[in-house]
Amino acid sequence: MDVRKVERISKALSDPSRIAMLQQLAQKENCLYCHEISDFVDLSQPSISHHVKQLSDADLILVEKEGRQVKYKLNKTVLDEYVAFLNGLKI
Amino acid sequence: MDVRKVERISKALSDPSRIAMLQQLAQKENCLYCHEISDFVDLSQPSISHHVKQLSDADLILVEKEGRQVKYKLNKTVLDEYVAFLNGLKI
DNA sequence: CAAATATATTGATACATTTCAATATATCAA
DNA sequence: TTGATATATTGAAATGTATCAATATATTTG
Repeated sequence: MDVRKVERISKALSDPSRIAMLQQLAQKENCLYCHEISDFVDLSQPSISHHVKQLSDADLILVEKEGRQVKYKLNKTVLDEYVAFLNGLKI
Repeated sequence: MDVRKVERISKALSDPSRIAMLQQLAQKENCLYCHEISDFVDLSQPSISHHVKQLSDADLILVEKEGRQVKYKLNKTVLDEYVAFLNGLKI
């Protein structure tokens, strides 16, 4: 994983709302719907959309459209690659 | 590890100069001197000092004074806790 | 103690990010 | 096809971060 990618992922992870989204994603067994986000994030709809975009631009989440709804899943592959990079800093 | 801490660590990791510092730290077998940073980061002395502070405020590096020099080491414990948090997002 | 060296802090400017209201798009349902 | 619902985009204001020149502090050396 190159530095640009690490930078983008780290930036995506550096916001409490976005961290909460990923935590809820884990809680909900890796299937979170967009409309559920306002239950635990107290922000306007455009702001939520903005945060989701940061996560998906960083490839931390996978986005699926289901009719007019949007569903998210964690991208475990990318998270693993990020973790591998971090572990690589340890010697 | 709480969300605030995750946020701060992620923010510290979201800059190319700071990532480079951690990579060099690994390259140099976990012992980097402050004055060595200007060899691979093309920024003014105050900017370098600012970036080092971000890393140490996030507890990602341990700071030791050696006379008038300052030496850095990776804080493996904190990095491991951060990685553990990230892995915890995977269910 | 004075000069030199290493790093930190301050203050100002430039740049990036967050936020929301307004608006746009896309899909479903009647 | 019209109205309703879900999400995205735009544009602007507020806030936060990065950068550097100038200056401060701390340590060593003469």
